[in-house]
Order: sequence, then C-alpha cells, then structure tokens
Amino acid sequence: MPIEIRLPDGSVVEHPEGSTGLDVAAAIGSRLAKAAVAVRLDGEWLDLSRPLPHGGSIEIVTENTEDGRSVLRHSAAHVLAQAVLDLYEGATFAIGPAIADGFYYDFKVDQPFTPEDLERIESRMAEIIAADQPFIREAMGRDQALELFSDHEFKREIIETVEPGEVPAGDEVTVYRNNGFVDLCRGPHLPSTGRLEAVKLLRIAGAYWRGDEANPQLQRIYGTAWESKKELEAYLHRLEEAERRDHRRLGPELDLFSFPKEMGAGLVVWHPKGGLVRKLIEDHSRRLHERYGFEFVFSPHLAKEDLWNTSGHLQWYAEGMYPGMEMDHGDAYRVKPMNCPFHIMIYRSRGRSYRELPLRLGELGGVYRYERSGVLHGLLRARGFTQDDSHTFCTRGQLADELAMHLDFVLRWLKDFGFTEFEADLSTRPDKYVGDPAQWGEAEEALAAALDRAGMEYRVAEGDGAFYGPKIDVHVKDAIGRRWQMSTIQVDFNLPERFGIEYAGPDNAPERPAMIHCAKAGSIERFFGVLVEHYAGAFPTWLAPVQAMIVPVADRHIDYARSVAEQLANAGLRAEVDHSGETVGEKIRRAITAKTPAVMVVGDRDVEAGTAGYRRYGADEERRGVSVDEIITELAAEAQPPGVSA
RNA sequence: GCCGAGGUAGCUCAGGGGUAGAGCAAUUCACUCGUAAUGAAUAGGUCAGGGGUUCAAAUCCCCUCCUCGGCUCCA
Repeated sequence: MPIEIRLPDGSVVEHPEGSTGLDVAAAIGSRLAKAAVAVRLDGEWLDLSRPLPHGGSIEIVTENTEDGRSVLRHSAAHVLAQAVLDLYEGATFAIGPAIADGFYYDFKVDQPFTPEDLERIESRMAEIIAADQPFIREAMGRDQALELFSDHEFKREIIETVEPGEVPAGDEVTVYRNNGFVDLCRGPHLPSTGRLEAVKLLRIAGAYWRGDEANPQLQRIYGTAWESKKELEAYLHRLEEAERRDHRRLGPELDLFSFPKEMGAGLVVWHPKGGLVRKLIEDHSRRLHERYGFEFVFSPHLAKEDLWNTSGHLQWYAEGMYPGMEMDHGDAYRVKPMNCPFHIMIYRSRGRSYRELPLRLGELGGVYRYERSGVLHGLLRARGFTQDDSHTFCTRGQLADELAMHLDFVLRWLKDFGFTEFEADLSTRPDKYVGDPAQWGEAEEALAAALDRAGMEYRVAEGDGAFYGPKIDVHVKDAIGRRWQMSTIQVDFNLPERFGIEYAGPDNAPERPAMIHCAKAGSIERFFGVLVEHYAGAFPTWLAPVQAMIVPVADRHIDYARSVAEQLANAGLRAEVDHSGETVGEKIRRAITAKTPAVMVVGDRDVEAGTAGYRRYGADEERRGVSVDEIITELAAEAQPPGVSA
C-alpha cells in the first residue's frame, strides 16, 4: 500500500511502501538528494536510508542548514570515536554530541592525548572517511545493549539511566554500526562516512563526566565539520578574525590596560588611553541614569561580616567572596562582592514614605569576587570589577512600570554602543534559593510581563536565577555574531525582608518595598572588553581616545599642525600632533595602526590655505586640501555622545 | 580547583646541559619627506620565582606563581 507524503510546499505525493527519505528527495530532484543528510517525518528525525514507517509531513534536511550540519557533525563525532578506539588500546568513550560550529567526544584513556595524537587520530579519521563505511542503524533491548557495551562503563551508565520517554520505542535503544565500530546513539546519521567532506580536529581539553567535578575527568577532543572545504575554511577564518579582535591582545597593543603579574590574577590596571575611554563610558552611564531618574550614591569596599550574614551572602554566596579580615575588637570584615546591602543601608537611614517611591539609587561600585583561577579571562572575567549597579525600591504596585522602565533603559544603553540585536533570558528559581516560592512566582510573572510589554522575545532559563530572585539577562550579538551577556534586571522580595525595610503607606501602615537590582553594562570592565572586540579596537569617534592625529609633512609644518590641534581642542575634540622625526608614510601608518578615526596631514599648501589632507579610518583614500573648519564640523558632530545634541 | 599546553628583551618568537639570539618596538645620529614601514648605530635579560641534580642548568627534576584551551560558575 502506498504512503502519502506531504511536502513542505503543501503538495502531497505518493510513494510505495518501504520508500526511504532518500527516495522522496530523489523524486524531487537529484541535487536535493545529493545535499540531503536526513529527514524529519512529522517532526521525527529519520536516517535518509531508513524506510519511512508511515505517511506524513516530510522535511528533507540538507547539509547546508544548521540542522543538517549537526547531523554531519554528529557523524563526524562517531568517526572520531571510531578512530580513537582503533588506535588506543583500552580506551573507552563517553558522549560525543554536535555543538555550535563543531562537535566533541569524551574519552577515558590511560595517557592524556598530546597534539601529536591529534594528528594521528585525524589521519585515521581520513582513512575511515575514505573507506566510505555505511552507518547502519539497529534497535535492541536494553539488556542486549548492556551486553554489547559490557566493556564501556559510560555507555552502560547512559543505557541504565535513559528515561523511557527519551526512547520512542519504549524499552528499546538504538545503536549505529559502521564497519566494526558500534556506538549507542539516537541518530540520525549520514548514510555513510564518505559524506564527510571537511573535518578538522581542533583541540584537546579535560572535561568531567557529566560536567560534575565529583566524577572522573575525561579527555575531550574538539573538532569541527562542514559541508564543504570552503565552509570549513570560512569557519577557520572566523576563528582567526575572533583572535584578531581579542581584547586581551588589543588592550596592551592599543595601550588601554594591562594585567600586571605582580598584582595577581584577574586584576587590571587602566592606562591613560583606556582610562579615558572608560571615563567616557562611565560619563554616559551617569548621564543616562540621571535621565531615567536615578540618584547617585557611594559605598565602601568592605563591611562587617554581620552585614553579609543578614543579606544572606555568607550563606549563599560565600564561595564567591574573599575571606574575612580581622579588624578592631575581633570583628571580621569582608570585601564586597555586590553593592546591594549598602544601598539598603541608605534606604534604611531614615523613615520612608510611599510618596518618595520609587527610590532609585545608582552607583559605579567596585566589587571583588573570588573566581577560580581556571575561569579568569581578561576583562571578561576578572576578580575585581565595577558594576554600573542600581537598586530601585518601589511598591508592589509600581513594580510592572518600573521593570518596563528598566528594560527600556537597558536597551537604550546597549543601542547607544552600537548593538542592534538583543536576546533575553528569563531565569527562574534555582535549587539554592531564599524566600517564598509564591513571591518568586509573582516576581517571575512581573519580569515576563515587562518583556512582553517591550515586545521582546525571550527564552526561559529554568533554575538560572540569582539566589535572591529571578532575573532578565539581556544578551547582544556583536559585529561578528557572537552572543555576550551584558545587562541584568533582577526582582528581589527577599533582601527587603531580610533587612526588614519598610515605608509608611497612605494609611500610615508599614509596608515592605520590592527591590530591583539592575546592571546596564553588567560590569564596566566586561562591557569594555566586549566593546573592544565588537569594534575590533576601532572605537567610534565619540569614544576614541585620540580622535584626530595631525601629521606635519616636514618639521617646518609643526607650528601650523599645533595651531590646527588647538582649533580642534577648542571644538572639544581630542587631537594630537605627531612631531616625531619619522617619514610621512610612517607617521600615517602609526596613526592607522592605533585605529585613530581621522588623520590630518598638513604641508606647505595647507599652511597657506588653512586646509589639511583628510584620511578617515577604514577609507581607502584621503581627500586633499579640505578646510580645517569643515573637518572640525564633521568630527564634532560624530564626537557627541549618543542622545546628546551639540 | 581539576585536565592539558605554555612562561626566554616592551611585543612576536628561535635556542633544549658548556659565552643569551632574531624581527618589530625603544634611544641616538643623519635624512625634512604629501598618504600604510628612510638608513645607520646603540641600549635593553636574575631565561616567571624558589629549591634540587651536575664540574657546569634557560635547558633535567620538584614546588609555587602567572598565562592559554576546556570542565564548572557567572557580570
């Protein structure tokens, strides 16, 4: 009896019973059949070579889509495991999924892999791919699978812990064989290993079984796979591009900041140029905070341990905090990992009325968190950093409007720095939490409502909230498509409770305010690091430490160069004169290498005419004889911070 | 913290038991130049730090610190 297959365009075709996904694809076109890697029938993944079990809506998954690539990568992971098991006696394998841009496989081996091993494994993989071994799917009972993988402890553990719901056929699991190799796997896979066009192993890393430090540590091999050599090359090129933008390289190169070893890991010093850019960022932060109705406060770097007991930090966050310091009268003090308790102290310094709510307190507060040595990563993960932190105290009734305002603020802030794509995560109650679950629910709903009001799509991250409350995290996509977490907005009913803060309501009865924690940049350091990578070190004019470099052609033009610099300075622009003894070409090269937005070359003709040769960063050619006034007008317009008129 | 790879001049890196090297940067001198590198000379090092083996250690061994790629966590 033929089966009816509905194609994505809505048309229905008939195929004889026993037809495979490949048959369906081939009937549509030979090119489609060639590009196909798997099919989805009513949403269920099937191998291309598997007879379709029933009719339904079909989707041919091709190799040039993200879904298609993940099939490809998953098959590549199998080949990797096959190669490793071939080459290393006694090796056993754990899991090997496709991930963004690639795949990995975890192994337990007697000796850790070396870079030379990687080459050896890669050549073995090439042989397996050249042999074009078919992947053959086989379903079997759990007992049989346990028997099959009797030598492989991790596979046995997976089989034993598979949830019944994860396996469509109840108590069955599936394995895929190619040649002598067999792996437990849900599939789907490519028809054969020969379909792997472009595979490359990238690096070796340690990884714990199931990501838990209590479990044995395995050896992980990362690789990448693409549908063509060309795509692989493009990917490797993207990796190089990311490396070129690395803020840890650009920071010292552009003389912005450094991490002197003498100070300790994760601690940064800002050089004058970096300090200037940072100040401009902070100025903008203050400007927007004021515009959105925040007031500025300041608080100390440490406080008595008691305060951190009351706040719950010592109970819930102790491992992120530095140890106590003994001070007067045996009191221990702790360096602050967060600013919130201090802002509560300010709230609590006198009686509060409902009439003064919402009370919005902001601070660029330096905090210190003990990050484990292995996770430090330049400015993106430091041990000392500055939060553009705020705490808003409001009534329950004000919460929805306040959250909407905070979200608006955050998006304004991010747009001002050139980010245009945003994604939000709504993180809900974690396992370790304080407070009443009903209040958590209320807070989570309020956050979701704010996202809906802003028309933002979001993903729910179950259990990712802070210990004191749920939160919205806003992520941005940078210039090369990477996703960074920036801002966070958190609702908190708990700290007000713990500190017992109140306000007098209209009927003079004491009420408890709600609190909103919000960091717009997140950490200024991290934000700065992301900006460096986003702009590849070439800051827009309003943030550039030097906005114009003036290059005299010969020494006799230095006086004129200085007078031009003065004109620019009078217009509020940051200009420098390069009076070094280098050639014109070299001085220009230096200015471009420093990513200066504008280079102005001045020679005899310019001295006479009041002009300059004008070269913009990124432009291929310069313009000669441009009037200095015209240049000043153009640069001064660009130099205005976003939302500030000249 | 754990697994792996590293740390040699300001930067990028060579050298692997027997006198510390290169390119770029820096300094000085000459050149005064019209849009991405003028030439020459000079200076610069507890070879991350400490301990050990050795007649002799940058080199081999141990410990510590720091960096990088991951695991985990987060801003």
